[in-house]
Amino acid sequence: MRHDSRLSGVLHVLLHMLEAGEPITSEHLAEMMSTNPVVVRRIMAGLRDAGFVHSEKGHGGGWTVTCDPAQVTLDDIYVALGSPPVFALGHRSENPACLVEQAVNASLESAFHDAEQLLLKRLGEVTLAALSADFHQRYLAKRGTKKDISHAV
Amino acid sequence: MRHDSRLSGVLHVLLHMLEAGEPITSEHLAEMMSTNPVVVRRIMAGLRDAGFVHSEKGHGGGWTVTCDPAQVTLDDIYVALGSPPVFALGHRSENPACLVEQAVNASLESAFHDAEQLLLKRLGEVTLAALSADFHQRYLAKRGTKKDISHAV
DNA sequence: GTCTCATGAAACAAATAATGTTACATGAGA
DNA sequence: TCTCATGTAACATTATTTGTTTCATGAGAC
Repeated sequence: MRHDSRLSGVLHVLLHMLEAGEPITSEHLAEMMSTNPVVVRRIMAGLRDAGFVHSEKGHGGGWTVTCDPAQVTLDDIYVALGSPPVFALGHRSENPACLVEQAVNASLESAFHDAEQLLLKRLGEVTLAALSADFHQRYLAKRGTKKDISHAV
Repeated sequence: MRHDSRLSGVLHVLLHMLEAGEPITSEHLAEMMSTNPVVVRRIMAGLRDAGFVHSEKGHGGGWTVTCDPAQVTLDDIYVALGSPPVFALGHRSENPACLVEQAVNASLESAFHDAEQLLLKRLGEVTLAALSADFHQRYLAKRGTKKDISHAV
């Protein structure tokens, strides 16, 4: 696989859950993400442990959002996923004896650190509510021109 | 493999090449990077095409730096490598029909774009000469306390 | 001229990580 | 008690980076 798409996927279904207002099963969420229910449970496990969502077994069970969308940011979701590595680029050797490589690593480290800080800062500025609002704006813009949004929200 | 470490590796050997002042063979460079000569040639191919280094066949052949280290930045090297993907995180679907996912992608895209811009800007601020200077500083700091740097520069 | 050293490049193998899949246990409600 | 749905472990698949083998080519030494 190319890259980690869990953050993208989980945000997608989180917004759908907010729209639904009732529990959605892993199977239904999996359809939205074009994947497997087990993958959904695996991804959602972190959010459940963080208290952002709740899962219920049995009839009428499934997943519901249990946090205030206006208080939870994309960074919070990222952390709930276990703060996966951001970069596809890295050092060849973590603790090199060679001073040349130490200098190279230090310089790269600094640049990558700053970029990561900015990324997380940006993610921390966007709440789930803001994302949802953006979606509603897109929805209104399309209303009338296209029939509906996908997944039958 | 964990991540793309070509940038880290190639910067490492570039600095060694600057120190050496004479052609270094792929085999020797491979030793420094703890890898295979073929891997070295593969990585260096981009830099050669960009005109940053030159390769010579036969006896006394090998690789030499043909650019002004004070004029070439880490970003230039990154581009010469083919501008490999920076992030390990990505979208689940590139062109989703779902408006929710479009909103999610747009928001993430924005954050990641800004972070990448910052990263490349930082890399563009560091020249090979600056990296080399940093190494020499480290070398002087260690001088006397340790016997020598690695790879017998 | 021939031999050796070195790069150039293609083809293939190994290692790694994300994702997909199967299987079974557990608990909630009809 | 039966069905639905999650929880989890184990294994398969796929993509990508890196490592390896192999052969061709050219430059210099002898």
